Amino acid sequence: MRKRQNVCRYGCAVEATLDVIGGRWKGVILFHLLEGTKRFNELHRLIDGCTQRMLTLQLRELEQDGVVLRTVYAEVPPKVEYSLTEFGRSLEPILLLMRTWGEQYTSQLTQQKQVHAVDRASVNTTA
Amino acid sequence: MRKRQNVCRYGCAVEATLDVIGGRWKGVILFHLLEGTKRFNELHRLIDGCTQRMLTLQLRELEQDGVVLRTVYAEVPPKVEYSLTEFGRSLEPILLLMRTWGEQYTSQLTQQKQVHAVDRASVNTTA
DNA sequence: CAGGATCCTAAGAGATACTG
DNA sequence: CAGTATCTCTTAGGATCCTG
Repeated sequence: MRKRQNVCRYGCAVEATLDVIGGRWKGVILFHLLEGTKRFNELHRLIDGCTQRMLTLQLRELEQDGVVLRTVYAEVPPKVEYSLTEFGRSLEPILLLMRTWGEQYTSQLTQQKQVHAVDRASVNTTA
Repeated sequence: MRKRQNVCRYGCAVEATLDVIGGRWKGVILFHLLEGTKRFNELHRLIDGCTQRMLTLQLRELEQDGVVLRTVYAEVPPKVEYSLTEFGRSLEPILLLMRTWGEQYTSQLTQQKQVHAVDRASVNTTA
């Protein structure tokens, strides 16, 4: 997802939203934060495949965009908590809808795969 | 946005949805298609900044994902129409929510800009 | 624990020119 | 009209190692 540098001009507000939630890991991050406050390593463990670096970067962007709150506790060892801001929480309905839709989509994918498996056995599908 | 190659394993269904609508131009494309069927150049004119190549690529992906229908008329000059599939139309509530949220987000950005302008005149913000 | 600093590459994306 | 075909260039994102 390409960040539109000068955020002034979006062709459509949908792009603006995608700019915020469209990062490689942002969807999952936000989704986990819907449950409540999480620490850095907690998120790291929850989100499989995401490197520390990526997690940091994405969280920083979400913070900048005003949807995630980063709270640093002055302790040793360090403790940093991430939570949704009030504004971030307003993304909840969207995220929930996206999850529902995503489930339908993936289940449809599975069915298509089965159909195609049958297809390959009989006809030639356009590769 | 990175296309997850083996779509089998999503950490969360939200990712699946973002995979479909998270392309650089897909949000706008889908949004325009909500209005109704559009021809290729029609979309091209509507979506400022998107090259023909990009438009083609994104439309092809949307088609593959089953949300956009591509209808080719055997005429000269060529005529190709794009519309939402039934399944694509089920994205409508999400897209509408995203637009609304995006509007709030951008208006908030404008306000922040003003606040920061004031900030810079008085305090040092963490660059 | 929560990251920063580097290095690297594959994909994303733009520009331009050509065509059935 | 609705695309391909190249050729670049950028950058998101990954791997790895280091540290207050």
